[in-house]
Amino acid sequence: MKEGPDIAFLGSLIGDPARANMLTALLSGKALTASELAGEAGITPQTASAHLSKMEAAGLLQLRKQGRHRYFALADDDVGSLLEAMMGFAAKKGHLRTRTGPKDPALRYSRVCYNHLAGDLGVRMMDSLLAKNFLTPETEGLGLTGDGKAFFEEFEIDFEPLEKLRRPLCKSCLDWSNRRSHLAGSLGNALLTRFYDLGWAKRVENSRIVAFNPKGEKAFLKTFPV
Amino acid sequence: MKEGPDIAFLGSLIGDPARANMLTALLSGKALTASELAGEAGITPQTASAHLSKMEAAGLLQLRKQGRHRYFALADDDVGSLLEAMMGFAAKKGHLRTRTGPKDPALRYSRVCYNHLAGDLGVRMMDSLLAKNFLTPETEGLGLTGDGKAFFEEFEIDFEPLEKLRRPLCKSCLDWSNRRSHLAGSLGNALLTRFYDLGWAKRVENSRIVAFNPKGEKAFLKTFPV
DNA sequence: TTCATGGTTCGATGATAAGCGAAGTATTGT
DNA sequence: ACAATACTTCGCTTATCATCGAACCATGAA
Repeated sequence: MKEGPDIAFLGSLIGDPARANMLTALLSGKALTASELAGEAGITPQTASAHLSKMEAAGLLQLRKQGRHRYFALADDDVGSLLEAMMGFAAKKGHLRTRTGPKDPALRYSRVCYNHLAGDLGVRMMDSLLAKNFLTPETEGLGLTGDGKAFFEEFEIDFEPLEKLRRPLCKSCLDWSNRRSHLAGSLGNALLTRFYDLGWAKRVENSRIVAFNPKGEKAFLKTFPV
Repeated sequence: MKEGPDIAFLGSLIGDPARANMLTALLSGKALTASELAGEAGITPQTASAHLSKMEAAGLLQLRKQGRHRYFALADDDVGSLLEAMMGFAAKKGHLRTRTGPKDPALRYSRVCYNHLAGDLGVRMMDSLLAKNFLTPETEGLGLTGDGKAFFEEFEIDFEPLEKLRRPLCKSCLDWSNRRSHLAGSLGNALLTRFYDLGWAKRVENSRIVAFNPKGEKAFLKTFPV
């Protein structure tokens, strides 16, 4: 209770890439589970757990236990404002990052975020779906259009089981690797498993990387043009 | 030019104790030389140099070369505001620091800051001088009272050479180890050398630590009571 | 010129902490 | 009861980066 400047502590807390990714993901205002945040940051749950408890102890995060889930959210508006301020400042100065984010650059290209596709490909898919008007931004989350439903049925997504779930069908999720949104929710989940089933891609063992094979990648790019 | 969240970079920049100390020292608005900042942070000039160039490259600091000195100041008001915001936030949350500041805990007790006494003892001296009305806070810096002048002459400080110098006589200097001010300026300098001459203390080789011997410390505490 | 001072660059060392695997604790579902 | 899921704790490895010593450059003083 006696010591150097506390802004150093605060800065170092935000200064870690993994933590910063989680924080920016939480800037949406939603509460996310520990595993979701781990996915968002591209790290394993254990590591995420350590980060999260640190941030909670520091008063940056607020924890709500619910069943076997632990939902984390920004502690209060002050945290959000501070993060916004820092982002604004960084943007103004046009900081070119040098430090490497989490591990693998392949993670930036395509990875799982919890249970759906994230990374460059995830963002591309989202952009494509929005551009073709298959999805529309709505007040709370995302909406599925008629054309969209047709498109996904053509793609052999089975909507029946999805609609029974309590989880929202479409949800947008901020991507740490390029600060844009990709598709989450049960639809995002279903699409990813469909990619697996089609043999386009598969999970790399012990990693969040989603490895597309050459023809899978080609097909993907054709299916979701920019 | 493609990467993770820039707030991580910014945070890590501010997150280092040494850099944070320099930044808070610069919050006074004054421009300080590289060596002064090194003293302020309790690190060697080489290390400070590395930190300073990093911060300048990141757009946090502004550099003005003048003769063989390099004066650093906060780049603009935005930097100041951001630091203020972070300090306010940290204060509100009452962060208790865990990370150790620069090296040695003895540094926190008494060390040289450029050419004058800093650390707990430096702050104590300043407090004492203010309480006894030997120094007074003025609009720009510190003022020496009549009583003060008498006191220092009693203490055998020779004012003649000091008044010829271009450097200000009294100057307050923010102390990183406890966020309070100590006495800088040529008077601060003169006092420190007087302590050496009196045999109260001496510099530890290759360190910024000012080691008081037992009787020197006792005399010091008596001379500058709280 | 020579010396001193303010700063920087380089190389090596060391401490801190991020990350993961493996094993453990809860809680929910069947 | 059993199994599966969500998350944590522990121990270890690895990388990063702050720090310092030593040597080097530049400016100013004698």
